[in-house]
Amino acid sequence: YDAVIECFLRLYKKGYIYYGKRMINWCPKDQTSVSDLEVNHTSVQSSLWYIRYPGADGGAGITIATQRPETVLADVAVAVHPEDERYRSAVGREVLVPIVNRRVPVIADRRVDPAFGTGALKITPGHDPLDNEIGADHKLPVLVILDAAGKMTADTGLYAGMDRFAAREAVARDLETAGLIERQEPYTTNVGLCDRCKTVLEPYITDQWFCRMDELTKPAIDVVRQGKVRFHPERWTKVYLDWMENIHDWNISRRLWWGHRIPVYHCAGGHLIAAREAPATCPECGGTDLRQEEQILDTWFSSALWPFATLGWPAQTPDLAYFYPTNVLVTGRDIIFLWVARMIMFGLEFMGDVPFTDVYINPMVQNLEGQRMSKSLGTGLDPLDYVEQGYGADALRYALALRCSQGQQDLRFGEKMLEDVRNFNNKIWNAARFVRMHLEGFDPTVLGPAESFGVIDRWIRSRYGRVIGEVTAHLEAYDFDKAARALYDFIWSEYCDWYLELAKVDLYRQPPDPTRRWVIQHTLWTVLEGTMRLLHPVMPHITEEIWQALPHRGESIVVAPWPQARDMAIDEEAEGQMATIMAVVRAIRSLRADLGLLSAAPIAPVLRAESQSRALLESHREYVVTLARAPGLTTDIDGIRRPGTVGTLVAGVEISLEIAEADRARARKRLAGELASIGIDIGRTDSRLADPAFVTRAPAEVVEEERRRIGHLRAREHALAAYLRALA
RNA sequence: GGGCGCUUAGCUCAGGGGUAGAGCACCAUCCUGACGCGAUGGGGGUCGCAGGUUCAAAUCCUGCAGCGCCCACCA
Repeated sequence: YDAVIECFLRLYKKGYIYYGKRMINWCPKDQTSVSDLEVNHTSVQSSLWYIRYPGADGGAGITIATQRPETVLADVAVAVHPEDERYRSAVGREVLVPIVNRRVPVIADRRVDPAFGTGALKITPGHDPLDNEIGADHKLPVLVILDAAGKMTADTGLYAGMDRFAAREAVARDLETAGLIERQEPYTTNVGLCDRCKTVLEPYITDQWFCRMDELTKPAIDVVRQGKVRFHPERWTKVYLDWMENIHDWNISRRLWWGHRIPVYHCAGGHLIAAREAPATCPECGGTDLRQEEQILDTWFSSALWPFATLGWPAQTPDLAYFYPTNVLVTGRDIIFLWVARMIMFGLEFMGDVPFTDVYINPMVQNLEGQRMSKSLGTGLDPLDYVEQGYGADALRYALALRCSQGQQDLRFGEKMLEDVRNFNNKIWNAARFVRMHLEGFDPTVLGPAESFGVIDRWIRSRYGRVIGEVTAHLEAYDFDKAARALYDFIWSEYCDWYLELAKVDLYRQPPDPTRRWVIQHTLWTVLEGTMRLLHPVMPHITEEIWQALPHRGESIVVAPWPQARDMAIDEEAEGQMATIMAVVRAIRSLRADLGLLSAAPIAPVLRAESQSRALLESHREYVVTLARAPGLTTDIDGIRRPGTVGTLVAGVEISLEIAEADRARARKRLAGELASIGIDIGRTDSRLADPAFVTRAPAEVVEEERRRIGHLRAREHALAAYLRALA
């Protein structure tokens, strides 16, 4: 409260706040003003009435077009464009306003669009913003025929007390009877609805408080132009600047019950005194008849102070000194003007500095049908419902992070997405359980046997190092979805699907190998512990829980240091070797599945590769055997391409498998299918290599890559064809 | 009337000049000592439409259409 009053008084003192009768958006139901930003424009079917205004002295009249016949009663002029030939002679003469038979002048004004309707506009300064301006410029009187509730005033005779819409019909009918309606045509128009109660708003003149925007916007525009405040995604910068550059003064008074009452006192002598406490007498006239302004401040006026008022302002607190300016504001696009812009203006005005340096605009959450969340539509989603349904706060947070890509302005959300994440949660939890189970006797602070990481360990460490870099970069770029996705893929598809399975080979080895065991433990722990720290911002609870159960340093994962990519070197060699191992495992699995062999069937694939790969596969035989479930695996090349075998070629490794007579048909089918797809591929890409333009104009490395690719395909085609012949 | 976003597999979405990806759903198999909220293998898309640029376009450019949003005092 102190902050709000202080802020108002300072602005008042600087002359930024002024008071007076102004035309504003008025809600006849709530009986308050509504700022331009809180008006919802919707188009409605209405009519356009063409009404004839007879010449005052019996001369030719003028026909105007209007959507609001009831306001005819408040007309004070008819306006035409100064260069409109049709009405040249009419300007300066007078016409009679129908029904009330008031003589009003025909004036000329450039703001009249000659192309609309008849080119003649009735001027009603009491009930239309444009008319109000034109009326003021032409020094025309302001007549008012509607009261605050939207009913016809007492001096409207027959119409007194009628609701504005009933009056519209009544007046139109009476004009019709009088023969003054030339025609009535259907018309689609825009009306403003009250954001709060959906009532059609009325342009209305009342006592209002305004805040001047000219001086406040200048610095607020500059800081954004200069990049001192940045929007993410960047395109919102333009939206912000466009609004700021075309801003109108801010109507800050409301006639509602709940809010900060404007700290200004009206003296019976007509003076205004802005003060924190009620003064005893008026400083100007000494009068003692003082009463405080009844109106309250727009809620966004106080919200604008949020970045510093919450830190203790106007007191100079340690929090204020330490935290202001803050760095990131995360919010929705719907309040860029209402809130963000005003925080920037007030921050600069009262603190002399920006309130934050970065504004992250998140997508708006919708339901799966693309409807906005809304209480009245029943499309609202209550986060707590999902939490209580057992998905957990982590799942909700992570699911939202996963889907808040920067390009999107909306985010469709459904329960399925929570299921996906819940499953991921479960996966992490169980992986952690597995690791903990095998961490018995492991102490990361005690040096183990000489660090002799194998290919599989070097591979996962290298991959982990890359993930640290990726996640860090994504978070810094506000790409929360990419960060979340990178972790999802790494944890599930690499750490769990591959490393954990490979680790089992060493952990369950008989007799045990203490060195390998230590290396595996160390690696499992290193990667899991670090991954939890990376995941923590988007999954705070489960990561803390797991982290606490692992050997660690420090009290809480919240304050644990962020993993550094430089601590985990990229190992291209191990990644390349692991790629070969993985390709071979996958190929064997695929062969077996396509041949319909049960996993219990003891298969004995034979591998052929050049010496380097062969040595790699031989030294990692156990891993391949276990993951591919191929106990009889050999590298005895005599078994290659023999009659009655099926095979394939991946990553330079040929895999051959002897099959039973009964499986030959399926084997032939598989080979034929693969050959067909290779044929399509070569056919398509061959033409590329055959195209001289491609070979000469495309970058050498692209051409080289293409040659390599075709080479591999040819080799594979050759091998597959040989197997197919052997099976014929 | 201006401005912005979106349009890619049944669904929700990534990708963003070198010949299409994920999750879910679907099909088949497994049931293995972290996890069936699981594992393995697979099927599925002329990347909204029409032009243009380029050796090469889902990707860049120009139009158009549909959906959505935001600004705006044409009665």
